[in-house]
Amino acid sequence: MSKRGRPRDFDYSSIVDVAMKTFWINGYEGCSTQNLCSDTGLGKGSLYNTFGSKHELYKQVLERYHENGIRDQKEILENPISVKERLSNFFAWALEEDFKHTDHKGCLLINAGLERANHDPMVEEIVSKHVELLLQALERVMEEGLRTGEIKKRQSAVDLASLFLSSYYGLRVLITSIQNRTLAEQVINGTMESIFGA
Amino acid sequence: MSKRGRPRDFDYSSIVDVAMKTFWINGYEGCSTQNLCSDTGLGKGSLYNTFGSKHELYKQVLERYHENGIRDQKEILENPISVKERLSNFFAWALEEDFKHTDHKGCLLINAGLERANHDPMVEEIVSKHVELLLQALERVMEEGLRTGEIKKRQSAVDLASLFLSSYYGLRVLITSIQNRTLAEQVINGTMESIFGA
DNA sequence: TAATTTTTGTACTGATTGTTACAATAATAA
DNA sequence: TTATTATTGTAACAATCAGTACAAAAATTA
Repeated sequence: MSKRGRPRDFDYSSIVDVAMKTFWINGYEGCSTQNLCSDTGLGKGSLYNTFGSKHELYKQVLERYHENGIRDQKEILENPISVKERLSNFFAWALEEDFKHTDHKGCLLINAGLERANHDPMVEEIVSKHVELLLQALERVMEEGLRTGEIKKRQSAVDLASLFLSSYYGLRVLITSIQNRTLAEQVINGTMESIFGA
Repeated sequence: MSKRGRPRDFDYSSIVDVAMKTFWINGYEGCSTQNLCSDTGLGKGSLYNTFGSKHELYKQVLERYHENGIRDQKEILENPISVKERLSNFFAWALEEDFKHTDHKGCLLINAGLERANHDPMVEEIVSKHVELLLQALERVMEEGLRTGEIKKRQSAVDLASLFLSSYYGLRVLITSIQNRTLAEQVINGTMESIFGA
C-alpha cells in the first residue's frame, strides 16, 4: 500500500552526486536548470517532481557534501597515529582533493559560502555547522598533542586549532584560484613547522 | 580638436566604484546589467558606450580593486615600525575591511577567484598577480624579521610568508562565510603566536 | 548660426532564466 | 482487467538575460 504508481527509473542518490559536480563547476547562479537536466539526464518533469526547485536540490547537494566531508575529515583526525601524522594526512587529503579533479576545483562549501552565505541562510547554516564541527575536531587533536607532549609549544589548543583551520582554508582558496603546487607545499610546510618546529 | 561632441555627464571613476560594490555584493553571475544600470544611474546606452560589455566593466573593477588593495597592503607591510606591529596592523586592516561593511563581505579578489578563475583567464591573471606581489612583500618582511632577530624561529622567510598568506586568506574566507569575531581573533592570535611565540 | 561629434534614453532583439501545466506512460493494488 | 497513483517528456509560461539599434539631445568647432 505504500508504493503504488509508476516507480522512478533513476537513483536519487546518483542524481545528487551528478548535480554536485554541476554546481561545483559552475556555482549556483552560474548553472541553469537546463544544465542540471542535461548533466543528470533527467527531464524537467522528473527533476521538479523529485526536488521541487533548483534551490532545494542545491540544499541536498550541500548537505551531502558536508556530511561526506566531515566524515572523511574526522576519520583522518581521529586515526590513532601520531598527531603530526594526522595533520599531515589532513593536508595531503586536501591537496589530493584539489589536484585530482581538472574540471572542478576547491572545496564546494567554501565556494558556496563565499557566493551565497550572505544572502542565503540555508548556505550560511550548513557552512557554519561544518566549520564548527571541524574546529572542534581540530581542538581535540591539538589537546592530545599538547597532553602527550608531541606539541611542545605553549600555545592553547584553541589557538593552534584556529591557526590550522585558517591555514587550511587559505590553502584551498589559493589552490583553487591559482594553480600552484609549489606554493601549496610551502603553505603546508610553513604551517607544520609552526606547530611542531622548535 | 580633441574633445568635440557632447561630454559625458558622469565620472568614469565613480562609476567603477559603484559597479565594484554591485559586483561585490552579488558576484559576477549574480548581478545583471540592469542591476549595474540602476545602481550606477547610467542608462544602457551610456554603460555600453563607455565599457563595451559587462565583462569589460568587471575587468576594470577587478583591476582597480587589485591596485588599491596591493597599495594599501604594501603601505602597511613596508611601514618602518617593528615587524610584529606591521603584521598585526595587516590583520587589523583585514578585520576592519570585513566588519565595516554590512552589505558586502570579504575580499573581492578571493570571491572573484573562486567564482571565475577556473573559466575566466582575465580573473585568473589578476588574482595570480595580486597573490604573487603580496607574497613577495610578505617575504621581505619575514626576511627583515629574521635578520634583525625579531623573529627567532628557524623557519625560512618563504615558509613564514606562505604560512601568513594562507592564514590571512583563510581568515577572510571564514569571516565572509560565518560572521564570528571570536574565531577571527583566535585565528589572528594563533598565527601571531606561531610566528613570534617562544 | 551651421556642421560635426559624442552621449543619452528608449525600445527592442533573440536567447535563456526558473518554473508550471499536462497528457502520455507505466507501474501497483484490487 | 480495471482503478489508482506516480513518473515521464514536451510544450509552454512570464520574466529576465546580455547586448544592439537608433534617434533625440547636447556639447564643440568653425
